[in-house]
Amino acid sequence: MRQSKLISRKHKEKPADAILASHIYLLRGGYMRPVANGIYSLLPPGKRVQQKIENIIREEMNKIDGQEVMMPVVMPREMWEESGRWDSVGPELLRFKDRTGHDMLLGMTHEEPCTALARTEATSYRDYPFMLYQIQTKYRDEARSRGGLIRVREFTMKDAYSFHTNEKDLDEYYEKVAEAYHTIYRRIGIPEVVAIQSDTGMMGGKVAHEYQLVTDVGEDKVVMCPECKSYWNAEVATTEYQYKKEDLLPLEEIATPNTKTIEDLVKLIGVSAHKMAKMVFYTTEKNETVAVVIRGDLEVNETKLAKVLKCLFNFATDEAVREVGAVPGFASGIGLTCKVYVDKSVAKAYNLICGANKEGFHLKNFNVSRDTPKAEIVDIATVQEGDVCPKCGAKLHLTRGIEVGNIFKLGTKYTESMKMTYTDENGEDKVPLMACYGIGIGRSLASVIEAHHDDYGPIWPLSIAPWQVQINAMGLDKDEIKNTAEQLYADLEKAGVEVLYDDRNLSAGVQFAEADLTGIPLRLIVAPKALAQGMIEYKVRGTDEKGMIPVAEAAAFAQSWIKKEMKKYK
RNA sequence: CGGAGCGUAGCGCAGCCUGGUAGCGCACUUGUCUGGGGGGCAAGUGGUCGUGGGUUCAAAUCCCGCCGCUCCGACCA
Repeated sequence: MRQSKLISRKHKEKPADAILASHIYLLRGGYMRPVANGIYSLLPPGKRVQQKIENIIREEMNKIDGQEVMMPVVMPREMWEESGRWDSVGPELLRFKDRTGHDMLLGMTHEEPCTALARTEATSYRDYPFMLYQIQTKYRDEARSRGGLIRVREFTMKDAYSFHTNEKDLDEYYEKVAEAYHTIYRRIGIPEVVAIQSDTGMMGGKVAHEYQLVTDVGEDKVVMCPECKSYWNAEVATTEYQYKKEDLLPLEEIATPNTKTIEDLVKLIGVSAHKMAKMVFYTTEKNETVAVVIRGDLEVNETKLAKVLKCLFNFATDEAVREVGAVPGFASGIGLTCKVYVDKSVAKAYNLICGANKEGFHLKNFNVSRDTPKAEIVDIATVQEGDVCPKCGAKLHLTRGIEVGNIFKLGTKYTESMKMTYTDENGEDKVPLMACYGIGIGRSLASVIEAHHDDYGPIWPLSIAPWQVQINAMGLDKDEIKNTAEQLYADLEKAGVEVLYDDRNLSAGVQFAEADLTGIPLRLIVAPKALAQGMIEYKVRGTDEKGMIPVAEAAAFAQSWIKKEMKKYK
């Protein structure tokens, strides 16, 4: 490709609204342009990188017997009513009417059409197991897209669905996919990606893992154990609380006028927050009030709570709190008329301070086993920095991550609701088990930049770089420079090397700055000084590696360098 | 959906408070010099000032509505 003809304008200045490195360089480097909030067009360099990522994914999916299909972006309401998700998924599912007034939707994931497709095509146990996948546009009407390609509304995703006749087969295949995912992330140049245990969210199902690129700029909270290298999404992370045994002391009222918060209480009586029991009240969508008791220094994790309550909820109003017998600011779980949940952080603790359900008073020596014996013990606290690892007991560390992929064991959630069956060896109809596996392509692309860039631009791994070789020439109006550069370009093209040739007669500074933004791994420089000695310079992007090679050997050098470098990504 | 901010040329911004011929830098076009990290000189192109209404002799500027964008939060495979 001649750069003079490349439609991909580079910008010198940083876009005002971009914060993330990937967002900045994707715009500055001419990889993409915004079309609407969270919707982008890809320019040629961006499209080339995306296509390479897709091809690597394709290869790895095919290796584990995946069969590529294509399912529609637009689907009728009925298909999603079968699975129940027309009603259960919120406004992020974009619904609309076609010209006849029929309810339609834009696909945000494709369990429904895939199940519908598979149930008519695979009706015998002989067809099993099988996996179908596609690389297709998805649309999610995000409340808040942000960060360039990290969080968007329209995006390309590889989604795969496997079907099995028994649990063991599903488990084994799930592990195969997990392995393939590690291979994929290694091949696209982000071996840093880790598998973490995660919530199943709207997908339903039992087991789920997310693939996260651990980075400070990520939007997911990740809990990691530096000792045993375990990772959890904060939504499912747990810990063990240890307490020294104490004798249960009698409840004792203490006067605490105008002391409504834990913070105030700590100041007033000089006892630390983790010796207190804090109350949080919620109103569920069924309009029930529930009380939650948690240690004073901890936060309720609403994802965990949602799993306990199995419905939507919101903070309760003061009136609702009073109705169940509590006093806002001085509440405790004792003697309430509503359902009380006690976090395990409080359940095994001794002699805590809690509210007295009486204006201006708190109680000393609250003990769950004695004082709220009917309460349900649950795990709803957010894990904190330094909490102990439930696996090995080391101190947990909180960090952040970008979710670049995920895998779910769905079980029969979709096959059952959508009445998918196959005929087994005995002629009986059975419901198959299912799992699904996603990878966000654009997000992966952006993650590569987050993981690999410098102050000048992205540093693309050779496996997904928009081009493999960049040619820069200094002084193209001189015949010997131009002829050498043109010949080199022709030789590389002929050898099948992907080469971007900067054939514009620009100063070195401009060419190098733009080349850095394009981030091509190997740069060949045709310049007067070296050429006078019959040499061409080379430089490897993002490293100190550079040197000179004879003009006649330059093309062969590039080819062997590529061959050697590509081994890293096999 | 809550909080904050911003919409003026492709990008980055000034002008608005105090109404009176729409500006600057980058980019783009032409010429010329330069030539190893976004170079110099000269001459150009490009804007219904987000949008609708109102006030006024006169609105980018003042007032009201709407739309869009960004950041923080809520939400979220």
